[in-house]
Amino acid sequence: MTGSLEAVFAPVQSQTAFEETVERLGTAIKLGLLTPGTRLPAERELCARLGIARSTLRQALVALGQSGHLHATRGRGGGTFVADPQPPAEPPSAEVLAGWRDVCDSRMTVELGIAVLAAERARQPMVDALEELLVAIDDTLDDFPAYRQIDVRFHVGLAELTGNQHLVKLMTETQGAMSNLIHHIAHPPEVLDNANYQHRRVLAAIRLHDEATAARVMTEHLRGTEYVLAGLLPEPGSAT
Amino acid sequence: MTGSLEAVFAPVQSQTAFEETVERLGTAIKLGLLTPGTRLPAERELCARLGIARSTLRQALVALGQSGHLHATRGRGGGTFVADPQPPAEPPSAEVLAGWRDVCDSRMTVELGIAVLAAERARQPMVDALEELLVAIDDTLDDFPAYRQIDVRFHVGLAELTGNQHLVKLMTETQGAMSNLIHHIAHPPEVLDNANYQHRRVLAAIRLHDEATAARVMTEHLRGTEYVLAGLLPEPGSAT
DNA sequence: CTTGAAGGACGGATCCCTAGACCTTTTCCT
DNA sequence: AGGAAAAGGTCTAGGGATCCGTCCTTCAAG
Repeated sequence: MTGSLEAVFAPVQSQTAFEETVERLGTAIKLGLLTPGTRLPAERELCARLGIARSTLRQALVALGQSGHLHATRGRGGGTFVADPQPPAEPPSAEVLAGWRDVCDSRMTVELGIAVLAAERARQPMVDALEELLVAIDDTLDDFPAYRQIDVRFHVGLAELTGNQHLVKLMTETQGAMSNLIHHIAHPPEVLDNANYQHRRVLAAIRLHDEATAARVMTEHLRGTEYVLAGLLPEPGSAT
Repeated sequence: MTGSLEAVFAPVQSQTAFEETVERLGTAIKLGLLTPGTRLPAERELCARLGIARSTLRQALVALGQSGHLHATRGRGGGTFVADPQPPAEPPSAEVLAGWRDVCDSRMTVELGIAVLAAERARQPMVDALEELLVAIDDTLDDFPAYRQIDVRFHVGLAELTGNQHLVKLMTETQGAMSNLIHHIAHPPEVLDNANYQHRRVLAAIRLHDEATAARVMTEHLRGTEYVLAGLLPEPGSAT
């Protein structure tokens, strides 16, 4: 029972504003929430929205520029744009790999809760919009990056169905963490096809406000990913 | 669909190490995870564990001392202790009250996912330990602070069943947020008795690795709290 | 009565972040 | 053609949080 105190005395990790900004924008770009060619808000506006000083924002923008995710053009009508050929994703670090089970656990938690809340609150028009994504995704079964981008939009879309901004943010972070893991492993079209079949079943259950079925199918869906990862990634040995 | 970008450009809130330390220790004390009389690790050890400088830790300890949650004694054999008569909890601020639905959503997400994972992974000895908590709790139905303390231990205990430190931390934070809301409202013994009946059913399902039932009963349990809050707290008007 | 372990206090160095002014480039409008 | 406007790019001064090391004070165990 005293084990719970380990969490209380665990290290505090104070992320700086610079780090969090790079993380947020970088994740949004890598997930395809910000597509190539998109123009970011002007620096003076964006720093106000993010609640940070402009020089801090610029540090983040410069960092993302140097890594090839952004490029800026000067002068009136200029701005900061998401770079068109995005740089190739980096392979996951050893520490990310070591914690893959924790990431999956977090994902299970977030996705399951969101599926239930979405089933409770879903409204027709938004469900229809997600339905269209699932139709479009069938054309991408041979192109994993394209598939993954729509996949992310679907899952984030589920979070939006809850009407809770905090959950949208949580889902975005979770998908970012998952992308780090799954971007570099093989995804046969049959697997993606099956995954999308599960997407449809989840969405159908949500449309009917059938929380139990949504939860069950979502669990099944996530287990599929875990099964794939378990076969390809190392077991957590003597991890901390 | 562009709504998801609101989350991307939302303000970054960089919590300082000082603030997070006060939050963590203060929450653990208010939840009863650190009981009155408990001695904290020595400053020189604790700051190492938390990964912060001793002066930063001291700021936090001084703050918690001034608010009456801690007191320190000097000299050999001394230390920093959780104060014995804990200061009365402060009533929730207006902003906490305004966001109560979001807090409940987060709680739903965290508790539901943890219930499912716990059902998947639970081991007998730890389940038995939680069972004892539920027996003890029956003697506290007339004393809400005492009831709540065991209640928190039970829910955090569920998180420990998952074997995932990150989820334990999430649960602790969630319970802290809930306590701010429910500490000042009436809790008739019948309501607490019913809640504990649901505790038993959740734990029984977890013992049998029956994930679906655990999820269903947990949902029911959480809805009960929401129902009580919905009747007593203001509707979210034009909140941001 | 000595020693060791604990809290308490201070000062300098460093880094992050803020705030604001100003420069440079480019395009649009008159 | 020329000026205004809008964007990124640069610089500086300063505040605040944090870290690190050192020293002081207290007090019980041995």
